[in-house]
Amino acid sequence: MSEKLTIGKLAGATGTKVETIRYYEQIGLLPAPARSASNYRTYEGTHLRRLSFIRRARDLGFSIDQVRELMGLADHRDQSCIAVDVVANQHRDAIRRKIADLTALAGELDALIDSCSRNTVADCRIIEALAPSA
Amino acid sequence: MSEKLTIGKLAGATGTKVETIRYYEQIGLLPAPARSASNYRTYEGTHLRRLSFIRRARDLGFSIDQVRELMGLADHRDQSCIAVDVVANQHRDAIRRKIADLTALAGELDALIDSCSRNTVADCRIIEALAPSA
DNA sequence: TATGCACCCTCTAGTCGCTAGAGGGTCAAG
DNA sequence: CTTGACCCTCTAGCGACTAGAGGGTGCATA
Repeated sequence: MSEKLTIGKLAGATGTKVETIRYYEQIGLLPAPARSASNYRTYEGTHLRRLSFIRRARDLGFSIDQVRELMGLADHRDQSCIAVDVVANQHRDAIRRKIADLTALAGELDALIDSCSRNTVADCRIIEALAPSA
Repeated sequence: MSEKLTIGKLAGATGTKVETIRYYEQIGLLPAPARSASNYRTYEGTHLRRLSFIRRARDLGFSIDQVRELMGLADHRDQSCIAVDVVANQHRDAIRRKIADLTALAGELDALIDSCSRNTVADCRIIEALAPSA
């Protein structure tokens, strides 16, 4: 049905910027489409589906390399999806670790901010905490 | 006492890489030290204190620009430290927002991973969830 | 004294995932 | 036939480093 999209239409349909699409083509994430007589990129349904996949995975925080891996796995429909599960789990674990790190950080900052007497810089506990004990 | 550090000693003392110290000098975050006859950087106590401040602030997740701002504020010891408080608060809030974003993401990934039947890719819910509904 | 090795120097380019800009060409509506 | 929105390529920039090439220096040891 809806074949032959310009890069702008594809961008609109997937919530991606035009420049980003060209970038994905450049790094080999999205296959290069055919060109019109005037050298415009002409995308098909396959591109739309592939880019949607990419966007969704990126929105979930997967790296470009992970997206590449997931797409490679998705293309072998007869194989086990345990490898897919592994990638997703690794990513989820990395996010959980990052959350833990940031939570610890926020706690430290809370303590720092609470200790601020809001007087002069000379006796500011925040500056003091950042400076060495000397 | 312990004056005249080579870049390597300073790196060791602050837990910073040598290249990073040179980078901080290049971007004007750490003042350029004197040079020895053989063109080696020779650091003093002031550099050690300043770099320690930078490291601590960076470890707490402040951006280079924020570190620059904090150091500028710290240098005016007679002024109010409310500006310091503001920078710290902005940063803390940004971190809290990032934690919220990542938590939502981790939840989505949990749901995705739970739905995986661990069969073939063809009926893998993870791939399905990434692909468009078509 | 020679040699080796750890350290230092500068300069450049790479990382990640885009984003922005210059300097053009194309297409469709009014 | 002009205007404005779109398209093209190529290059450089972001943040915060990191890595490498290609060279010089300083000290200990054989």
